[in-house]
Amino acid sequence: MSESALASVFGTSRTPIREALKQLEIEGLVKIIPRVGTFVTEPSWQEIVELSQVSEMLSALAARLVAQRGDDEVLAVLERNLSQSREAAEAQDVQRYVGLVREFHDVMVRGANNAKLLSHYQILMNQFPYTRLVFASLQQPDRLATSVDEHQAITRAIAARDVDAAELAMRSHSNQSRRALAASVLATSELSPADSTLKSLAQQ
Amino acid sequence: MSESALASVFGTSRTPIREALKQLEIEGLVKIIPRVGTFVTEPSWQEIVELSQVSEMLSALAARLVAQRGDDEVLAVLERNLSQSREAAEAQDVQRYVGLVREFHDVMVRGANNAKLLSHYQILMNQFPYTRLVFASLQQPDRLATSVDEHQAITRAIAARDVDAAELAMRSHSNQSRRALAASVLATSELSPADSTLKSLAQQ
DNA sequence: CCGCCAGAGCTTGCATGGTAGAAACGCTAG
DNA sequence: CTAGCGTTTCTACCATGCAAGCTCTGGCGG
Repeated sequence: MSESALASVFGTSRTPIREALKQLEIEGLVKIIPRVGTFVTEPSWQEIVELSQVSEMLSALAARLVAQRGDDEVLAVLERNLSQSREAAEAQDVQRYVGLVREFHDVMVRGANNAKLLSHYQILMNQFPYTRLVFASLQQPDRLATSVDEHQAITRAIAARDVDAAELAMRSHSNQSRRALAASVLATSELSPADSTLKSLAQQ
Repeated sequence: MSESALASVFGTSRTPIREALKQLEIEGLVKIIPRVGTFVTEPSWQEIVELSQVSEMLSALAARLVAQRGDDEVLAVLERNLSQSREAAEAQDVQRYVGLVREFHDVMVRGANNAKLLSHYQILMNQFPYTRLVFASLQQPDRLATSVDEHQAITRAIAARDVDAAELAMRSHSNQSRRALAASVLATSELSPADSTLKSLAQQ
């Protein structure tokens, strides 16, 4: 879709559209090819591996900072989310669980009280289809239950103000999720071209 | 300086200038206030703390990935940089050492072979006056020598393909640097308003 | 002397027209 | 039927003019 077309749709001129697209390009969501057009980018598996590696570190930092701050309010929200997640898991309500997972990480990153961390994390998250990937990873047997357990471990470490344990728990959780995702994708192999980079997901 | 003035300087129209400024705003280098003007942002101590926390994690990931890949070429560059750094440190050539430190981290992040990590790291680094801060941290007695030792520890861990050791060494280095910086700033107290956030630099 | 208000001079935001370049289509020649 | 070339049509790019809003200053009234 061209700038002019988007301008018509939004009832504005091309200039604000251009600026918005430019921003989206910087965030890695679209790719602008000069004199040709603007296209939404489908992240390759290589990119998904890269994104998951970076987001693991940022999540870990978030967990560490939340534990360090020890804000009771944040902790309360996390524990409420945890019990809701447990309900959803027992009811096998994957749809709802995916939403709660997103909220869990969102609360964590916001609770870290670090604006730079938040913005970089959000840019990362916008780049890969989070919901779809989490949904895929939850196709693994028992993943729902173990995922809840991992969230609980993180929350416990935070409640205990144990920064190292919080970070480790979060990183363990990221790794388990990544492995579950890789297993699901390899199993269904929906559109996987026997990509060697895919195995990097399962590695480590 | 206004858009029109910049346009005159660069001999172009306001449009490309606007786009460039917009990008710089997203990267956090300038702040655009609608109908008022565009201003370069001086990072507060709060922001420097935040930036250092995030960059510590990204550097740690870089070190881990470099160790994991075990690219001999990258390792060779690091070792060359290390010996040059030792020379500069022995000669008390702070100016040259600062440049080598920058190169060391640059090679590390590029050697990680992770495009997302690289771009986020660069955006972070552009936001705080790296050279000035490193220079300040090196004012601490013996910091030059210990800094070299820390770089050596990182390089050794990478040479041994020990991912955990590489990450730990890098994080330790980041923390030591941060502490040295805090000590220097508190000592000179050039423009520090007895800021409580400054102490967060020294913490942990 | 102090406070307030109006207006001029800035600023960025937005709309629009013309331009250069890339791609796709169709025609023509082999 | 196919390959190559020219033309048309699409795209993003850039320049420019106009509009809206903020700031600062000068003058006026209390």
